[in-house]
Amino acid sequence: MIRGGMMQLEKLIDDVDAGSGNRITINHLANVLNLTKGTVSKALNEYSDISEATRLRVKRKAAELDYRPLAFAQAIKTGKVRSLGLVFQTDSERPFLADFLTGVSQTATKKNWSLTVASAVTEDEVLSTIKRLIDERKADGFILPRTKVKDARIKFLRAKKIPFVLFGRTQDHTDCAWYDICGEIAMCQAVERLFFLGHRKIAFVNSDLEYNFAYLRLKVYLTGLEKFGLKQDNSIILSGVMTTKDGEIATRRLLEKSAPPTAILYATDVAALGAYKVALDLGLQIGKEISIISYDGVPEGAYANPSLTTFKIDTKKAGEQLAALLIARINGELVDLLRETDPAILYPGGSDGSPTVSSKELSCMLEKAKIVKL
Amino acid sequence: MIRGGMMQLEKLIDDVDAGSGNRITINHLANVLNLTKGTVSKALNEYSDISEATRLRVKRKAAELDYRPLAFAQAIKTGKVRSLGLVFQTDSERPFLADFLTGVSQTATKKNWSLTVASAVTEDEVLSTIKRLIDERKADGFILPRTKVKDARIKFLRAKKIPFVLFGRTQDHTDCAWYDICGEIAMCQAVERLFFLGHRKIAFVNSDLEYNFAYLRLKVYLTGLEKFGLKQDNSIILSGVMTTKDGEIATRRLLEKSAPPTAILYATDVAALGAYKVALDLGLQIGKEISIISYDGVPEGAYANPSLTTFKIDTKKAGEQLAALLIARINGELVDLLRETDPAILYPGGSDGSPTVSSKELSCMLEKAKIVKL
DNA sequence: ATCGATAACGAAACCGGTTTCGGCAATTAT
DNA sequence: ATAATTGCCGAAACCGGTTTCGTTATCGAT
Repeated sequence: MIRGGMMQLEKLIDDVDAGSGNRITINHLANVLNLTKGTVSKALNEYSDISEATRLRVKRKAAELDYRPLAFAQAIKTGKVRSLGLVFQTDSERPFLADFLTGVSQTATKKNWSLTVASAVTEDEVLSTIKRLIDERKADGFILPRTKVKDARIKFLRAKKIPFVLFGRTQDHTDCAWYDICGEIAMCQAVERLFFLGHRKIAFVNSDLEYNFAYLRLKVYLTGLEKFGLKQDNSIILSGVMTTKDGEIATRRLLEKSAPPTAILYATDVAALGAYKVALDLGLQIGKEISIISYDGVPEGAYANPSLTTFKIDTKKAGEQLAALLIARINGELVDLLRETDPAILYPGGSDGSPTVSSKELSCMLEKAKIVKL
Repeated sequence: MIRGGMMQLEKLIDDVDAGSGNRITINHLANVLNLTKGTVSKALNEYSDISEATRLRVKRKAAELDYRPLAFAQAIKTGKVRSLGLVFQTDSERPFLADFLTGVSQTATKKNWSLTVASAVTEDEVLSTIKRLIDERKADGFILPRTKVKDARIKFLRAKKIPFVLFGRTQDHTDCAWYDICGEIAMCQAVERLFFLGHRKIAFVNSDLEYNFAYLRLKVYLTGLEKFGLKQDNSIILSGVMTTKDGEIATRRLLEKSAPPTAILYATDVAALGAYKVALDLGLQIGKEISIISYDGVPEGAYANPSLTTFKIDTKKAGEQLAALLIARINGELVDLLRETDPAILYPGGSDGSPTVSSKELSCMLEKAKIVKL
């Protein structure tokens, strides 16, 4: 009858004299108070068949002895472990994960919840990871970062009736709780800004269109063009750009055109940073011969040269809000009350300015640069 | 007898016909197999008083039905929740948290463990957060990132006899399991590289000396100096530099000296990135008039101009190793078998080169630049 | 004075596992 | 052939909570 795998290290003398044991349990509390543990539990959980007097007495004593119930012991009956789930996908760069996690975990901690994190490479893996966390009840609900226009995670969680909250909306967000940054407005502002700086040919380098934020940003970029009477030119609208390397390639492609844009709008900073390499290669001055504006506010942007003009989002706050929303959702709050947005705020840098050369001149410059290089 | 706080949404018809219920429990399994749940449990947990035949039969059926025990239900008896704890401090920049988490969580997932993450601002908060996670048994052990020379977390966890594993060694690491990157060797290589490029006055901008990695890097920087017959000059050794902003200030101070260094070694990329702003301000060409080398391999470094010469560490791998080590530690493996190191690998960039000006000339240049600015 | 309702608590079942202990049958030792 | 051991499994206690149900005392109404 020897136990196989693990070994039990401790289990010292701890329970010899009951009461001085390590953690204080609901039984200790009940003994001290001369009540049964059932009564104590009910008192702590606001049952209506406990007198106000006892409830108070119990709560006071619990606070005094610093009693905190074990979440997993509760879970065995309630099914809830007081833990938020977060599964992120590592297929692309995640510049502000740290801030985001800080936000989530701080709010969770504050409310005595915890945060279970996992990561997966593919979308299928994300789903199976979520499934595992549900099956093993490691989380009561999920924060879904980077929502897609049609999001498999949402479908999955809806079917399983597991609470979740979106970071970013989705196509059909009835019955969804969400927090979002209004990136759309920012994109329109960006077009406006470039227009008044004198740009008339403004390209757009977008992320993968399956992401909802990308979809929205494109939509509002087009709205912006229309608003200022600029005609839509599909040859200078690129999408699917997720990394800095991608951004580099996209930028190069735009500048190789016979009539290159004088300004480029990027859906993300990560993509925009690719432009710096290209500019360096081609001997182009960012902010003068070519203007760029992007979106996110990653720290690298501030240290680029010239610094990146970008719309910054407060990722930490996003994490805080999402945690609070999810906890409320799990506690049964209605989704209609669980929807929030915040704006993105413009941080002007040196990467945009009035065009010093026209599209034609730019094209000539680039042609010469190419020849010199040969 | 109305339940107070929460509301119980579901609890549908699910248990009407036992067996088709949602999750399959150990009882289902036992029924199907015509065994008691005790026997099933023992079979799955490698107890020696179960015949090989039954053990196999049980395991096969368990796999077939995709039975997975609830960690929290096990925990109520065993005290172990199969979860790794990670509490990080947000007082300074954390450029590679995402990679690190990916590593940790992937290994954890692979072994059917999960990862509980929390963050705290101050050191005291870190300790109290760890304490809370222990008290509530949200984690069975902890990964301690960024160890200090004398680390309060280690003292705390030692006293509580909670398993932990260090990312980076500490002064007294007897009875500690750890994973570390040999940053020391890299620092010596860096001095060597700069020496052979022709530098004779090499400054060192270090992180806060309370961190063990900083302590080690300083030590080996000094060893490097000695090895190449360079004398130690305490006026060009700065420490306590944790952010890019700090790095900027430190760099400025070094260059303002009457005999400025021609090369600066930074303990971290985050600090080194500060040098780019200073160089821009002072009209200095990095890689020519001033050389810099640093350590970490953050993505920003590759996109700086010129790109940063740095010793890169594989943060994701670090996470993987640490997770594996901690799980082994929790399972009772001896600490002596749980120690690993990996080297940091040099990624040459354009930020270092042979000095084009001497220390004296550099000083003159900077003096002129200052006057021009006035 | 009797009865029913209600307020407030105790007793015990329960959740899904783990672990102890006891007992039966088969094997081995005497 | 009998006793002692061993192998293997079932029965039941247990973990720390929650929840159901039953019980008692009190109170107001009749």
